[in-house]
Amino acid sequence: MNKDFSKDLLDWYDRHQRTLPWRAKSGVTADPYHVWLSEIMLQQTTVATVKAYFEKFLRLWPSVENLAAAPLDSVLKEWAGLGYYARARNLHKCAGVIVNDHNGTFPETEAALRSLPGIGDYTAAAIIAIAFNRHAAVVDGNIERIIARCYRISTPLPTAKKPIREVVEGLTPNTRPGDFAQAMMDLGASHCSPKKPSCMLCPLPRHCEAHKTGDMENYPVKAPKKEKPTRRAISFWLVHDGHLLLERRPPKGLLGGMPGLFSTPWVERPDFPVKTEWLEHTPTDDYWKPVSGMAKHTFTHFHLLTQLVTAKARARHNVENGFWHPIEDLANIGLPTAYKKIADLML
DNA sequence: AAATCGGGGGT
DNA sequence: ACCCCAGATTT
Repeated sequence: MNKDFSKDLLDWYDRHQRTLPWRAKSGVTADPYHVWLSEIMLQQTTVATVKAYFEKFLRLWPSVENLAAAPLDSVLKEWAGLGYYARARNLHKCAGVIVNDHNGTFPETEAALRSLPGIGDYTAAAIIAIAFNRHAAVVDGNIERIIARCYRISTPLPTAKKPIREVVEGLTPNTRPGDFAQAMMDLGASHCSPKKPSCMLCPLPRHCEAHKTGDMENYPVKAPKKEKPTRRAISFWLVHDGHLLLERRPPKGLLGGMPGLFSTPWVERPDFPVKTEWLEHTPTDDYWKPVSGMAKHTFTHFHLLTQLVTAKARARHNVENGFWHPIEDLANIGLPTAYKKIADLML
């Protein structure tokens, strides 16, 4: 029965697999560096978004040695817009460990991979299966959904993660574990979609209990999510001689290590700070005036509403964690999207 | 176990 | 507006 599941899936995969920049052609051994880089980028990120970033990174840093030798700031700059910037910091750190402690080659056990920065349960299993073609239980969001449907698992996620993993462990074949994982993900990205799955095109209908009972859309069951509060802030657009004052954010936490505009603290409150409040947070003592409009951005766990005020500086003052940057080069600095939206109020 | 951590694309 | 996405790490 398990063999039928993987056989039906792999037969479908051999006919319908997608061509992706990081996917080795059939018969060709995958490059662990390519697999690792793509898996980090694909964490909580869609294939369509990752493609251009993956190709740019390989062009700039064709090997793990090149990536390890690059300054962290240039890695963050090229990562800008992809989100979850801890991934970029861990990517760079991991490259250093691979080069310095592992002679530039990737470990070939899940436990050793799992101990590297930025590599968790999913990514370790994916590298073992896809890059080394060895048996590993690969479980991502797609696979959770497929398994939850096939077995009508009523336990909500994330509690259901462990039982799902055990099912995948048993279904994964020893012959083509990497293709099995990628086939599952292709299936989840196509027919077995979260809403309105196309069961008539699915290769596994006879293995799927939810299809038989017709309640596919009820799976996977998920724990309720809490609502996002709204934070508000005033950002500062300070200019001197064609240069704009930016800050380098602290190396950890939200947008860690990324450039941004100075602003009042992002505080959960019903109204914007009034002038007497935000004046206390300006980076310099100048004549400020408001800019019309408001920037809206949604992070993982809160909404941010920002208004902008502007001033002409008397000089390029030294400001702690601040640096002056040519305004015409703003598009090339690697500004996170949240700040791009704020800057757009000015441009 | 719960919270933190981005941003885009589909519906 | 809400959901989801080839999740990991910290609290």
